[in-house]
This record gives sequence, C-alpha cells and structure tokens, in this order.
Amino acid sequence: MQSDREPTAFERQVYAATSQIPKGRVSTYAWIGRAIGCGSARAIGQALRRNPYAPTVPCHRVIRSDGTLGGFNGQTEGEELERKVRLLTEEGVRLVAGRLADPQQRWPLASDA
DNA sequence: ACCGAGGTATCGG
DNA sequence: CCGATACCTCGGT
Repeated sequence: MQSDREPTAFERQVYAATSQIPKGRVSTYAWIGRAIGCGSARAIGQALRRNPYAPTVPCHRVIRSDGTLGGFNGQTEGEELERKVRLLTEEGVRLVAGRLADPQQRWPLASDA
C-alpha cells in the first residue's frame, strides 16, 4: 500500500461515524459526510476505501443514498460486493436485488434534519 | 493535478 | 411512472 502513515483527522471522523453505525442499520456516504462536516460523499468513500480498520469500521454498513450498496473494498461489483450484501442481510438489513429494500433501514442519525 | 465506494438531472421505455 | 445513462461537483490524497 502507498499509505502506511497514520490516518488523517478527516479519516478519523469518517471511521468514527461509520463505527457508530448500529448493527442492522445502514448509513450513506453523504449522510456521514454531513455528520462530520463534509459535502462530498466521494471523500468519504475514499477514506473508507483506505479504511485501515476494516473489521473495526463497518464500511459494509455504508451504502449510497440511492439505496444501492455502492462499493466494497474498492470494488463496485464482484464477490466483494456479494460479501457486503451477505453481511448486511445477516445483520438484519433488508436487501433486494443487492439494494436496500426499506429506506427506513438508514441510520436515523439526523432524522430531524 | 488526479482520483474517488457519490449525487443529481435528464432521457427513454 | 420507473429505469438506465450521462454529466457534474466536492473533497481528499
């Protein structure tokens, strides 16, 4: 890997927010982005992709705002994605055709806003 | 300067 | 009305 240094403050925020996602619940890149004060979901994905805390940070609980899974382990498709679907399904997340079945499964971090 | 695991908008069926 | 495709913008490295 090209990055063996410590995570930046931004990555820390992303990992923290992602790690706060309860089981059976999912969050979105944009959601976390606004939670840490970011306006770009791509930046979140980048941080998650680097994710040095793979098992610590449930990046598989982070999906797109469309309800799509987005990507996993740097892959937007493939067996890695299949693994993500499997994990979410076993955690209690209703997925249909590899996508979020119920929008209520999203983590209501800011259900008010 | 370049890359990225998204988002939004538009067009077609 | 729903689905698929294309383009854009923001942020980080």
